[in-house]
Amino acid sequence: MKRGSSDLPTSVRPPAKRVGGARASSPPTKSSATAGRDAPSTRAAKAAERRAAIVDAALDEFTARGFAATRIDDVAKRAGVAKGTIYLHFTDKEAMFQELVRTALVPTMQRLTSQPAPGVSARQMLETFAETFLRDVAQTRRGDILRLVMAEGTRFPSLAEFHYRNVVEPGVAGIRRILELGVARGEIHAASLAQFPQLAVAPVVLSVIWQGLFGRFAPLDVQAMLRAHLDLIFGERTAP
Amino acid sequence: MKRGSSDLPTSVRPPAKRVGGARASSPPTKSSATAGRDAPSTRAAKAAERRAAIVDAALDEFTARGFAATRIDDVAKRAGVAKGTIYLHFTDKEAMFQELVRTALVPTMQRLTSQPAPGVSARQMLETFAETFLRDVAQTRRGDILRLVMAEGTRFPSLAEFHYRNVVEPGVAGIRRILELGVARGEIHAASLAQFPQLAVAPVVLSVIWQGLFGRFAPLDVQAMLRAHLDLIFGERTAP
Amino acid sequence: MKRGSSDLPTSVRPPAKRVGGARASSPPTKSSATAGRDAPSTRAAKAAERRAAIVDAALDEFTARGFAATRIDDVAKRAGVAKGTIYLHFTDKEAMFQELVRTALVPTMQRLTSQPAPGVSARQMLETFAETFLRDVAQTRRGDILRLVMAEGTRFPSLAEFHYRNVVEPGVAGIRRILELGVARGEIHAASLAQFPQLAVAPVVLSVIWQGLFGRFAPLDVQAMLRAHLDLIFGERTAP
Amino acid sequence: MKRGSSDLPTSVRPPAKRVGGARASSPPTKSSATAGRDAPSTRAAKAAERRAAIVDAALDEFTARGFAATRIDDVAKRAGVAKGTIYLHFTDKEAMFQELVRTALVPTMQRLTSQPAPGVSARQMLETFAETFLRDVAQTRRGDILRLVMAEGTRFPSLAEFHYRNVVEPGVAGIRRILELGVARGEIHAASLAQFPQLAVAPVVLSVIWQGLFGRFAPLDVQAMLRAHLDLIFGERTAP
DNA sequence: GATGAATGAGTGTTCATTCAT
DNA sequence: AATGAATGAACACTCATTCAT
Repeated sequence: MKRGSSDLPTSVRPPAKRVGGARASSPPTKSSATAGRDAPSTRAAKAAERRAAIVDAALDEFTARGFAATRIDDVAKRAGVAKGTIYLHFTDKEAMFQELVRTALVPTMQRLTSQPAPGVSARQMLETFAETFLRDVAQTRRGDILRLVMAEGTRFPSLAEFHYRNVVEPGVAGIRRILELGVARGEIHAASLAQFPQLAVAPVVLSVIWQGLFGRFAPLDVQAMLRAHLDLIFGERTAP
Repeated sequence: MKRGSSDLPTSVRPPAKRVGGARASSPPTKSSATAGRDAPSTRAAKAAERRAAIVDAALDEFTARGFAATRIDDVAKRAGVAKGTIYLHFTDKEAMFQELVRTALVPTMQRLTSQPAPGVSARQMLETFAETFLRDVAQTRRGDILRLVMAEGTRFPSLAEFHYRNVVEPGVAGIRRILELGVARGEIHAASLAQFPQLAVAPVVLSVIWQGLFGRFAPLDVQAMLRAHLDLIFGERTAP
Repeated sequence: MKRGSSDLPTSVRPPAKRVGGARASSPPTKSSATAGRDAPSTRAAKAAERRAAIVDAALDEFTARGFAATRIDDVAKRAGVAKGTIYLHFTDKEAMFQELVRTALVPTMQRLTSQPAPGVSARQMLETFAETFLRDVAQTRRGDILRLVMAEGTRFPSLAEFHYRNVVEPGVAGIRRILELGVARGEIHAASLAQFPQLAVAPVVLSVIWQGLFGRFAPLDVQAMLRAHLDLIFGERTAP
Repeated sequence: MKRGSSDLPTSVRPPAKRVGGARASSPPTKSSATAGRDAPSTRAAKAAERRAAIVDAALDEFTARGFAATRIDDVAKRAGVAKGTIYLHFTDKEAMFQELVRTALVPTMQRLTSQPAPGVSARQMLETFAETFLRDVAQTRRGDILRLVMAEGTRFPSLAEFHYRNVVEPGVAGIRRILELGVARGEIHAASLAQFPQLAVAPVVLSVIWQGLFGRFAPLDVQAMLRAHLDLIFGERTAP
């Protein structure tokens, strides 16, 4: 439907229910024949599939309409399940919302910030960060989720805090490390930058909001802007 | 209730209706022409008061809960009027929401961007901008409104566009002028900055979001951060 | 606006308020000069005018929408008065409705049934009745009022009863007299007809309903039908 | 409650939905194919029951109060269901009203007019018609519905037209056929009667209105009146 | 487990009526 | 008397949640 209706590792949470292990990948060898022993495997797989479909549909609806305006009915329809089924997986609309949004960004953010980055320059590290962010977040449904957090965070303090602990804080810390490296290596002159790593991420935040609100009629060349931002931090690139 | 429940020039729109002539501000010295009684003046004043109360209450509720979760009933209660009274001033919950949010920021933004600023340095101009923003927006209810626009803008495209035309575009244009001045005067080395004035505002945007979402448990020293940002743009201040 | 927006003797009830006598007809001899002694006359006249306007507007609205769907606001607007003014003339929406509808038909019905009828034949009497009815009721707004009574009568028993006492009963009685005359004179053979004068009026009732409900797409030639009805009662006309 | 709260074949429309096969009437002898449980049958039956209850309650309320004054809440209460349940069956108060009233009379009218009537006299045919009408309409809730159509038809043009096409037109056509037969056979002398079959039905229409409005305090002996009417058309009965 | 019919509390909106001006 | 802003009870309709099948 939209950009990346399935670009997320939908299985936000493993099947969980019975039979923890069996993943949906293994083919149902003998299928459900007469309800033999591998039936549970199939059943679990189906459950996982269902859950994934719900998660996926819910994220679509929530990002499109916000928490309050999203109808469970629509989520169910989009997921191809009955309304009641949703309540087998989530206690509550709010619980669903929070759980989904909470977990939707964590894996990505981990990947984004855990750049081991061996001996590359700080500038390159930030460039990689920016590229990855653009590719994996800004241009996928994750950008919508980020916007959703910003939009609904005020109404769901625990969600905001979760997001802070798991997404923002690690991200800021990672950036800070890079900046300190840059300062130590003399790549960066403004020493105070390392005290406010937020300054390095601010353009990224702005771009997410901008595209969401104004992108339709006033698109922003985010890539160029981020490059200009790096130039500001590191000075203009001398030679390519 | 909160920070600045009445720090806005509530009279988002003048009484309008049949106001004979006498404005609510100036005392009805001789009242309106031959009409004799100053009743209309009083009545109009009361109407304006009521409208202001509604506007005020509505902004409080909307910023606190968002559009969908705000109950007209609560707005009425907070404004001290009956529910029906609200419908004498606004056709509809959505109309109320949009009208309020639309106009709430415009005057401020005009003041903020229309700095004539004669012969001061570009750095001082940006400093003034930052200070004014902190004082008049970030630390007042207007910050909440800004957040509200970001939060609900996606669901109200026309609102987003209005906001862009009347708040964002003029603001960006004003900043750009300052930046170009700075580049021309040699205050700013990164020439590409003038191409993306958004970079200069990004920390301000981030701070609004940050304080709204994480301020409770992870407050940000916005003033210090903005100073660091200016240092990044203009270079560290040599001597105070 | 519609057929006969003012074909009724709007002054359903005389001014009533102060100064019983002064009718709207007499010109305000010296006008309201300095609020002299004839001011009351003018005032009363104006009041009567206002009342008439309200009555007129109310009948239009009630016949067009029925009791429940008629808004006092609309009546006021149509009458060119303020909403509150209506409550100076009627205690209540229901009171207004009943009073209007009650009196709207009485004078007409009196004229319709009080045919002195000197020495004409019974057939001619009924013909006159039919013609008068067509001209003064069916083709004017009174037809709508008749329909209104039929439509809302169930919900306003006292209205129905008033209508019965003042419109139906006299009407039926009048018709019965004619029929008895016809039987006595040998014009009418079916003696039992005089026992059910309703049979003679039934086509008239039907035509009012028919035109109101189906007239748009299946108009009925009421005149021809009524002629056929007379033929049925009196036998075909031999020579014109 | 009143006369015939359940004298209508309430099931205005069959259960419809997913009814597997087994109809509510025939006992689920072997139930539907291999589905095993006859649950669907039971569920469908219950749904049909509920719908019937709603239809029944709604007709009662609508005929008692008219469209505008009927409260969904009351219909629900009377039907013994929750308010929301009504919206599972009808999209809208107006839709409910129209659908109910539309279909409530059709089957009866079909029975009433489709008298094949082999070799009986025209008079007997009309007598049968009158008797059937009295028994099945005038003295049941259907009379109320007829009145309802007359009362609200002006406000619901499509309803009026539906009623015309499905009730009035066929009825009039049927009567016309009888009248033509009567004229052809010499039973009826007034040839023009066949041109206005409405004349033959007018007393029936009148009686429905009369009883609804004035029946309480001025009951009408409809049977006797209709007999007199037939006498008028066919001439007095000579021998029983 | 899965379903979806049923529920009923909740909310936006209307409108008859009042009353200060 | 006339006005029309203000009131608040009333009501249609929605939708999260439950539970019998």
